[in-house]
Amino acid sequence: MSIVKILQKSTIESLSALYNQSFTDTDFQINQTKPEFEGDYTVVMFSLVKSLKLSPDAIGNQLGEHLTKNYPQFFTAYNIIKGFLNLTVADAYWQDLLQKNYNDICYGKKALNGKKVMVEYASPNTNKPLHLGHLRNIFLGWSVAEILKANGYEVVKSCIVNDRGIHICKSMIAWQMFGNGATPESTGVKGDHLVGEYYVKFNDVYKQQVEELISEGDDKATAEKEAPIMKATQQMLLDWEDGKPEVMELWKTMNGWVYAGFDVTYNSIGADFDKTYYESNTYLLGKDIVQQGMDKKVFYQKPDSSIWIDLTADGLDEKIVQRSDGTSVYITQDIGLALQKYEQYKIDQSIYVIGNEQNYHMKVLQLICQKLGMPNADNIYHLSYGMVELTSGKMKSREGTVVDADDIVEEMITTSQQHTEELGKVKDFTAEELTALYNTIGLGAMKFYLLRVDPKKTMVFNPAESIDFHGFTGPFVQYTYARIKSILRKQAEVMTTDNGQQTMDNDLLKAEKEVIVVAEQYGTIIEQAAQEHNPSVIANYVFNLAKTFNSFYSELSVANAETEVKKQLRLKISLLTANILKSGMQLLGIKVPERM
RNA sequence: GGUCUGGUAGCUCAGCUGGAUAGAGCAUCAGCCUUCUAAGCUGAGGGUCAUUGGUUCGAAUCCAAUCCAGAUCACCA
Repeated sequence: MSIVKILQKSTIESLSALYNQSFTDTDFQINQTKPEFEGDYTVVMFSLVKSLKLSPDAIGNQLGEHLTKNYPQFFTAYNIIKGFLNLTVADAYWQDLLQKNYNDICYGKKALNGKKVMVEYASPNTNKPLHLGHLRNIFLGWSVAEILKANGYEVVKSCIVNDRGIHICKSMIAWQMFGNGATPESTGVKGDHLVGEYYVKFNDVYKQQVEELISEGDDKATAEKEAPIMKATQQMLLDWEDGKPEVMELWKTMNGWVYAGFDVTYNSIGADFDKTYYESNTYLLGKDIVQQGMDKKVFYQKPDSSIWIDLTADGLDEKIVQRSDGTSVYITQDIGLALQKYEQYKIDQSIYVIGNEQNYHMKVLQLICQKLGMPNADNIYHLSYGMVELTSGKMKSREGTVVDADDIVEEMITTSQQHTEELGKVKDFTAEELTALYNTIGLGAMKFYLLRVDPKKTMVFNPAESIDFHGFTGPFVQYTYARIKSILRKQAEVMTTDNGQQTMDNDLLKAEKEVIVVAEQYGTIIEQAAQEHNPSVIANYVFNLAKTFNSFYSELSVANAETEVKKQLRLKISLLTANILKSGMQLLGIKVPERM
């Protein structure tokens, strides 16, 4: 149990004993004591003043007295300032915590809870390479999956690949017209980039043709519809739907190139999936659900035989679920897939990592699932994240203002190499070790940069800032870890692995205690991150812990501690910190180096 | 126009289930490497928490209105 929960519980017990009535944890608040005051945690009980008809100071005195008297193993002193009750937690408590956990690499994590969650993330299109926005998505999805695992959930990571439709045909048609048989092998271009080039080519040609038609007197709408390349693309989509062999062949070949390219990217950034769904397999799903919805009178048919659901009573609009020609639409596929996921994996919760431009869509999806009475429809969760903007404005793939995922990852790794070489601390590393280190630091910087911000907020990607390795960054945390490991290597022989009392020290110094206090919060932080589906909670915490440790490090010496007892104590503080930093960074998908 | 987000230091962001003098990082300035890795530490300056009103012992935080920015409201996906 965390110290905050202990304090909560003992406060409730004390209040009940003192005032002979029952209390709950909403009757008061517990905060960390501000640094300018004496104490570790503060009880705020202004809300009790009215019902108890006592002054805050009076309640504080009685409560403080009662707590220190009845729970001396936890609380040793108190003071009251302006009605706030500041309590000092016993040094023995902190030391006991340290003794029990300093060597536990699972510290803060929870046992399996028997619940299963699916996290769907990445969701790429097969007509262009991954960009910065995908990276935010992928890092978020991966991290949330890890955070849920740390909270005892079984997690299935899934990916839905958008591999069909008019936009896919665009790159296909452009390749057919202008490709001259180019392949990744013949050009040396990564498969997804090669296909992306033809997607851009399509848009160039299309734009040109539209302009020509307009100059010949067509209005814009007609021109956009009549442009030859667009008509060819539409024909190709029809051919694809008919299963025309040469179109299928081309489709499979080009998608194959893209998948090979994606695999390289996933591999380099450390993303993986337990299950991949392809939209070409799922786009016909949901048909029988439409029928069920009709039977249940959740859906209704219009005279042109298209099928709809009326969500106006829920503050939304009417939504089509089946076209008049009987084909299904996007949302229908999603309903079908949602059900399939549940049936295949018996999941308790389904998390979708999807950009916030689909908030409306996801709201509608969940609402329809609920109205259809689908199991666990209430446990559909849209992890909505904001767009990544550039300092120069928004990214637009058609205008070529996107930051390519492979490019930015490579740039970060190169930058980490430059920094490392300038510092010259690892000259004895082998070539393989160096490569691994540059990857660890470069990717660490990148992931930390994208994950340290609240997912739901639109964020600005500032290139100069993203490659900064100082301050609130991944490398800062990695560096702190490496520095601790350096101490531990040097002191390995003298560090005792006792669990006994000989390292007990009844007078913790401020800098020592501060590290333990922050370390103690790790379990609570992991819970909070899972509840909010928010990796930035972890990023902020890990930074805070590293910073607290760095102050400790610069103020006190471990190797040359005043006494042997102090030395052992500080070694344990260091090891505990290192374990938590490693564990927390792992929840963000970031590795930590033993040296850097 | 309806709905949903967001607006906190020059910049990027925490804090938002109401609590003490609103915090970090970057940038700027001033210090600290003959002692465990200076990718570090210590300090300084920098704020009308978009605006106005309300709720109350107390509001960056809750409520309302207004302003600004973004997203969305397809027989596209």
